[in-house]
Amino acid sequence: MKERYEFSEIETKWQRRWDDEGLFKTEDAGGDKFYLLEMFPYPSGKLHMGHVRNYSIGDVAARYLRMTGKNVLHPMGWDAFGLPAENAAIKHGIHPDIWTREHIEAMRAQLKTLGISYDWDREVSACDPGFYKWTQWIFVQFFKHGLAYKKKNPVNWCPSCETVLANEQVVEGNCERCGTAVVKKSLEQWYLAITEYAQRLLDDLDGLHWPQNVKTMQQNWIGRSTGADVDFAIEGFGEKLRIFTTRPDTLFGVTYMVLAPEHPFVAPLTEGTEYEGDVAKFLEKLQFMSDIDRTSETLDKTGLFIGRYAINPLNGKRVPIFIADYVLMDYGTGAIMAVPAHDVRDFEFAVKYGLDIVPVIDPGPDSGIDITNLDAAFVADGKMINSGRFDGMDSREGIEAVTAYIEEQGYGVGSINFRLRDWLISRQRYWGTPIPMIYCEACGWVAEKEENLPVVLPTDVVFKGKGESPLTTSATFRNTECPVCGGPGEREIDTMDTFLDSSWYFMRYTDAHNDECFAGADKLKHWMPIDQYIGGVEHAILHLLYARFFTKFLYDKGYSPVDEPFTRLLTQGMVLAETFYRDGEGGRPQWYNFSEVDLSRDEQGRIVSAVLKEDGQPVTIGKVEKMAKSKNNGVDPEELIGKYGADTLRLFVLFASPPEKELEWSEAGLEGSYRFINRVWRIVRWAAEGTDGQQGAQHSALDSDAEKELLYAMNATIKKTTADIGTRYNFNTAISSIMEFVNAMYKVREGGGVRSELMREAAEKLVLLLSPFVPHVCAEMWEALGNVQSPLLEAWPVYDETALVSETEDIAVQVNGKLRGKIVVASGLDAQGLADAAAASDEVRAMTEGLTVVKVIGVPGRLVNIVAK
RNA sequence: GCCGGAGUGGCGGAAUUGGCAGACGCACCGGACUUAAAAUCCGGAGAUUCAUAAAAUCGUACCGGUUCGACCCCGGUCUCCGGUACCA
Repeated sequence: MKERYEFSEIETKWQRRWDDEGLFKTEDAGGDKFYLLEMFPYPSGKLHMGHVRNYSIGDVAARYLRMTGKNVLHPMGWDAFGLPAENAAIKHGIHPDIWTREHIEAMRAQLKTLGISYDWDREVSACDPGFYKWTQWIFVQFFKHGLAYKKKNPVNWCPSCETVLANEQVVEGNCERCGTAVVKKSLEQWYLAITEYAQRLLDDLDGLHWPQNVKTMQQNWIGRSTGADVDFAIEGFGEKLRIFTTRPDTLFGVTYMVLAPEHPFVAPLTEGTEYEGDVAKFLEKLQFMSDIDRTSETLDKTGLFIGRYAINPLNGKRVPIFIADYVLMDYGTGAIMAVPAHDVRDFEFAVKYGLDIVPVIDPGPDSGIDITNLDAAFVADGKMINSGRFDGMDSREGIEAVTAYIEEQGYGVGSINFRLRDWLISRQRYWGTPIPMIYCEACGWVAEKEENLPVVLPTDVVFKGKGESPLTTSATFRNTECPVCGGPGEREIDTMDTFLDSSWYFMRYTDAHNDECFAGADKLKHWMPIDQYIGGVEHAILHLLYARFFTKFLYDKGYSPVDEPFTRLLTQGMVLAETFYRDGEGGRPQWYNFSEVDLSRDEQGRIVSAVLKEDGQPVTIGKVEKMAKSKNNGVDPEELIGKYGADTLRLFVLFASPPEKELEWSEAGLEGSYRFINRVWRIVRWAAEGTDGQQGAQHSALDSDAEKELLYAMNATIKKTTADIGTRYNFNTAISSIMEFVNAMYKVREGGGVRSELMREAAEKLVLLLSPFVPHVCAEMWEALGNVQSPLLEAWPVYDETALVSETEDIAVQVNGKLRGKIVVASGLDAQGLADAAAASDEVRAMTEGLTVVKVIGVPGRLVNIVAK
């Protein structure tokens, strides 16, 4: 074993050898299967620290599980369709396909330099026709079963990306990708009927071992509300107005009605009346508002009386009808009953337009609320008043009672509404899976024949970056024949949202080269579901919900053996770093990377100021924020691997924080990890060579205290590391316990008294325990210790319980709950035994001198608490 | 606003079931080695009182409660982070 730890030599050596040996290949049978998956990346061409973290976490689990004898599937692939490739085509004239392939090559190479144990034979790529054939095939199944449809609707349109966005891709009124304000545009688009699955997507969250916050986010997104649909007659109008409410108990408090401006009744109700002009103006104003404008006016609701009245079926009351921007056409029925006394929005609107406020729920005398003179809506429970036959009823019960009553009277029905909308999947883009649909004058929209799939992306396309889908510029793509009647047909020129690719890719890994189907039934049965899925919390709603939806659909149609894809989910935290900035041109902050600044610290190590290395000018110390290009606070993993090695980088990322928490970047911390690996290297080298005379090994007695101590440390470490990796995924504490073990080994080297064979055994255990975290250096040390096969093929160490029991144990002694000292007692005493031992101790007697002992509480293995006066 | 989550030394973080708060690491200080430095090995360290030691007191965002005993459970308050946003 070399004296120095030469990481770059070691890492290239082992990466090459693992590749040559095919060490990470997975067989489709045998053993206890475990499907471990990290979310596949978009091939941007460069790994960032978030990737490093995600894949390091996954690799520790994969290697550990493999050592415990599991048959582990751990694959990797590419979420390879998407806008950046197309933008590159527009800007630099590179074909997206070439751009993407180059970036995949670069990123795969980077992942290999990290030493992640992927079975590359199963690599998949969303832009590969062999893959998107099956994305199209699944789409066709959706169509065949009536769950894919085309519909004209006002949709979210990003004027900068020139594409339609799903609701999920609109973040606070802006385009998720470029931040441009989103506008509404009416277009004919393809949808998938995810709402058909709303209830099941909600119910089945219960059985998943997912972080609670992710479950809650999905619950809120699906947004189930129970209530009632109620029909209101409109004076002088033939049809009834149906509204949805979650508060039937407040029906007697309705003082006006509101229709969404787009509601189909608006035109017939106002046609030819004096209100028609104003309504038209109102609608026009809304049309030109982007979503952001509309929501920024949240506090100022605007509406318009349309000159008509509705009749409350319960009390016959005549109430005015409004249109207003705060009622949405695509939720419920697009119309509401307004109860200003008990709804925050209705209250605000009523105050603004001087409408009646009639209380029907009494908060009770203790509430301090004057119900006859409300200054805000009262939305909590109470007793029903002004509600005829329901007076005096608790409002909770009232919901059911009123619903039952309106059903009985034929005024309406109980109903359930979901916030979830159908998934808009059309994109006016080139670099995505073509939607395999053909329009025929005679047959309408028909699916391409399955045997003709994939519908391949044409290459004769012009990327202008403006106007409609680039596919329209292809001379060959659009015109085809109708698969049903053989007449002329026109292909759909939009492509699919890339979230469709990621909604099923995990199934493809089980059988990545199958030409007959998206994955063989036997392979799916063997591997699915994914036992552990790991990725960023930013996918909590979109990706994870869509993937569940796809899996349920495929399950229902008999193509998937499971109806939930991800049994366990770990959402890793973000990687954060300090930010430094100063005012640049135009008052915009100019951000600096911390390698560009010099920091000065106070005596306690706090950063007090920072100056730019370049010119010595001071910069402002910003907040700790997510690593981002725009903040110039990112670090390049490739550079760090060159400087410290992949093992050091992996170790730091795993040690600095538990996986699900945020991780604060620290180069000093990274150096600490590097030092630790070196420290391990030296002690293992010492143990391997056994030549350092200091230990006096040959002369020591068997079972000396030093040996017992070392054995205790070794077994305790195995126990703790196993629990931390295997059951808790707490890699940071696993590493710290291994560090303690290393410290114990150094103590032995210093103090002697341990036979060299035992020292060697300790070193071997250490290398195995550490190998999932830092695989390269461990492979090297393992070989130096005289072993032939890779640590990955060795069995995970098992601890010896007997080494963990000692004859005596330290027991803390408390008096009235305060720590006063310690006593040494025989191991395994029960509560009474501990109390007796304490009573027998002179030391304890001294503590309680002058006091009367009232009670003694013993906690086996831990402490004795003496309650005394 | 609503829904989640979190607040522990100078810093990242431990404390797994209500039982010795601060493991492990970073930064810092000291010692050994060295001509010297780096590296390495060993050691120190929550705060306050005290010249030091011994010792005591305080201490897990804040206020209160339950308990022999609370970072942990309960009630209230504050702050930060994340999600969501007119969903009737």
